[in-house]
Amino acid sequence: MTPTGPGLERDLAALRIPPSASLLDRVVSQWLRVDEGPAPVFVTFTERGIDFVRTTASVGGRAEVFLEAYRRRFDRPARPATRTPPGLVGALRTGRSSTLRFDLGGLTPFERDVLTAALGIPPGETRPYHWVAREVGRPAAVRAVGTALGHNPVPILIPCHRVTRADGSPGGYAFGTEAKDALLRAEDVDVDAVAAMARRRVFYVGSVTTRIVCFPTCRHARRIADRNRTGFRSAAEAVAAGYRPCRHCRPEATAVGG
DNA sequence: GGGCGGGCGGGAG
DNA sequence: ACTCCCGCCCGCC
Repeated sequence: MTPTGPGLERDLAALRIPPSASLLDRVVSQWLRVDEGPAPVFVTFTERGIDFVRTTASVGGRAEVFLEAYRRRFDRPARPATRTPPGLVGALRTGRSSTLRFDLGGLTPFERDVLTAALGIPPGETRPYHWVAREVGRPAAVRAVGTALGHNPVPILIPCHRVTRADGSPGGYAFGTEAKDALLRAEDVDVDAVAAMARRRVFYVGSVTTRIVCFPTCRHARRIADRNRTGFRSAAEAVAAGYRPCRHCRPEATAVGG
């Protein structure tokens, strides 16, 4: 049998073995609340990494609601944290989580791949669901990407809110479309400009000087002077016009040299 | 421009 | 194992 939960301390006590902090760490998650950044969160973690996140707003600011959601998902209790995972506060402030350790053990390989792809989207930028599908090598699994993101156990930190519909509109979100929209605006994504472009059927932007094509929210696209900016309906259309995909936002698979 | 069917992974029988 | 069925979608009619 595997000792888990509150029974562990009791069992160890019966054996007259004092429970070591590191052993508890391996078995029982710690939880804490962090009020930083546009979306304060409750977080659980073990020594394996962060495994569960909810915005405080989504649980009405109540720790007990968060802990109940945690218990439902993992069938395990959590105890109050005695430390803060390294990098957590900074990640919430900056929107960059690349140094954080996550425990995604309960997920399928596909789900992990999808979350890893989402993790690579910088703050202030967005990518469509079909982009994620292509990044994980399953270009037709677009809707499955949405399903996988919907199961993201660590939202905010793995920024699934940066994955939008093909037209740049926010799309669905576990905490509601409005919350997703607000998160994007808090990161300075110009949601309204993207929507205005979409109305003109422009989903990609290029620079007539560099002849590079980007997603509209790409940090390089944002630097294109208006007089040099041109729009495309598809990446294929841009490529046909002699543009090459931006290496930062990868609006289309670049040919693999061999 | 809204509706509709195709597409896909995962979970419940 | 196989079959449904559902879901943060997409592009066409």
